[in-house]
This record gives sequence, C-alpha cells and structure tokens, in this order.
Amino acid sequence: MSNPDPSSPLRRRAPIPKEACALAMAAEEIGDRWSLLILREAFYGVMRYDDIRADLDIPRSVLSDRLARLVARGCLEKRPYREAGDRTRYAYALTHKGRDLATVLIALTQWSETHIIGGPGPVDIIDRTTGRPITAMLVDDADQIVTVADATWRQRPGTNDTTS
Amino acid sequence: MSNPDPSSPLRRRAPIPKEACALAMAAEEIGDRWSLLILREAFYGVMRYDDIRADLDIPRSVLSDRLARLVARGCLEKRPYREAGDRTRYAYALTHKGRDLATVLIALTQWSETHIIGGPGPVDIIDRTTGRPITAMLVDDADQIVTVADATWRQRPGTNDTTS
DNA sequence: GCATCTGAATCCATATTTCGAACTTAGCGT
DNA sequence: ACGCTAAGTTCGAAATATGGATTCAGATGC
Repeated sequence: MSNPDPSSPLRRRAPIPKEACALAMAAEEIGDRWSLLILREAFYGVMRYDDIRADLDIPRSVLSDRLARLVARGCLEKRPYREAGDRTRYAYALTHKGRDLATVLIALTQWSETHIIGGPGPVDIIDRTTGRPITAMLVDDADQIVTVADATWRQRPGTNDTTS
Repeated sequence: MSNPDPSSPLRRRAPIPKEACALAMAAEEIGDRWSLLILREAFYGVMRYDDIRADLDIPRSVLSDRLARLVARGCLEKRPYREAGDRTRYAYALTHKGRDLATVLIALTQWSETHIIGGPGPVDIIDRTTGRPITAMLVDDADQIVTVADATWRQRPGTNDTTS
C-alpha cells in the first residue's frame, strides 16, 4: 500500500475520491476519539453504561451519543440482561460487525506497542483454544505472509480512475 | 479479543486503565476524523499540501494542524523536493512508523468493504512482486491463520490487574 | 401506595474545535 | 519590479465537546 511506482513518488490525486473510499467510510463510523475507546471496552467485556463511563472518564452526553451511533451503525447492540434480584438492564454488546473490528484493533495495538510504547503492552492477544500468541499480519491468497513493504495497490478492473 | 470467559460476559472494569493502554495511545495519535484520511492520501502517494486539500476538502487551518501533528509524532516527514524550473517545495512522506500503519488501514478497508460497502471496493491491495491479492489476517506464532472468534486476551504475566 | 435508590439519559452554560474565507509569505519567471 | 502560485496564518461564525445539574424509569423497602 505504498506508491505503486516508486520512481514517480508524487501523485496529484488519490485513485478514488473519498466519497467512494471504503477507508473513508470506516473513518466516518469509528474515526473519532471516543468510538475506538468504547469499542475497546466492548472487546474487554465492559458493556454497561456506567462501567464504560468510569473506565474512560467520558462525559455522559458524549457516551450516550456515541453508544447510540454505534448501535445505529450496527457495531453494538443493546442487549437486555438481569442479575439475580435486580431489574432488567441493558448491556452494549458487540455485534458480528463490531467483533470483526478485532483485526483492526489488534493491528493498531501492535503498531502502538512497536512505535509508541516501544515494548510489549500489558495485555497479550492469544488463541482461545491453543493459547498461542496472535498477531495481525498481511497474508496473500496462498496464505503466505508478506511484509508491509511488499504491499501496494491497484485500481480494480472495471473501476474508472477519477484522477484528472 | 472477545471476552476471555464467555460464561461471565460482564466485566466491570477493563483489565488495564486507558492511560496504560496501547490502543488508547494510538487513538490519541491518529484517532480523529482527519488524520486517518491524511494518512490514506500518503499511502496513495498524494503528499503535497494543496493536493491533499483538494482530495479531502479539508480546511487549510485544520490540514496545517494535522500535518504538523503527524510530523511531530513521527508518522510523516517533511521532505524537500523540486520539480524542473520550480522552486523547492516540501512533501509529506510516510516515515517507517507511518508506513507500518498499512496493516491497520488495510484491515479497516476490508472491514468497511465487508460491513459497510457490502462488496469489493475500487482499489485492490496486492503484493508488489507477485501480484497476488493481500488481506490483513490474524496469525498465531506458528503462522497458522486464526479467526476473529478464536482471539481472546490475557493479562500479561508480571502486569498487575488494576481491576477492583 | 409512597419514598428511595440507581443506572441511564437529557439539559444547559461554558470552553474548545472546526469551518470557510480572506489575508500573508516565499520564491520563481518575465 | 511585478505577478503568479503553493503553502501557510488569521479571524469571526458555527458546530461540537465538556462538566455539572436535572430528569426519568424500574426495582426495592416501608
């Protein structure tokens, strides 16, 4: 995903406008300071309003807004539950769509450990059944692991390049 | 990276406070609406101020601020260049740290294609030398591909759980 | 029934950030 | 010297975030 031709390092326009860009749409959905942190809580199993609020120290109005947005976008779902002798409450649980963000969050965590923290973080990601440590990697269609430097991009056939 | 014990789906506190969380730090650096999009431009090879501005339609003041921040954090570097018969200018190029975000951006693009667009996007990520399509995946330490559902987390030995 | 507790959410006034447009700067070509 | 252009800066208006107080709804206790 570097420049396709290293000999012409300067491109004047992106190959696709941001309105058609999958990445740009994803940034719209989860690309703000709080949504990522709320999803982090969900992955850790912290699903209740006040618990999330206590962990993140986020204003109530913002938390309400972000939870509603993540539910509306289908990343979280409001799930009723009840504990013994208590009333029904709602927890914000990851949907399939939300859980699929794990690869992104794991990759981002690794990046941070390498380039910000400069060492392993306080939590390991492991395989639930084998116990082996897990990392996010780039893999080709023959399941061969490739490096970031190997990755580049290509206009998909049938898509018209809007570059002037 | 789901809950470690599916039978107790409710955790009251995250295993680590956000101040010590690698993910939270990464969110600080690139978790805003514009930084991700600016990095997208950089990956496509669009590196000049006015080109980025034209692609993203971002206010100049915000672009200046975000570029300076990304340079200060070491994701981009200001690199002088000059075209024939023109004065020296500066381009914002990915550093090693910035380029390493490719795995995150590719994973996020894939997530968007699956869960937002609902089909392949207009750009393919491929291996520069083999031409094979590339995806971001979770891999264990024996290079076996694992699913998102297999991934869970564990407090790293020696780290003290701050959960009350 | 009625007060009380608590999680969840809304309201409101203030502070910060973003926006869009106009303005400034630096170096090149004529 | 003059105009041109890429790259910033500046500035008032609009939008958003923040922190605190208030409201709401369901469950329990009296």
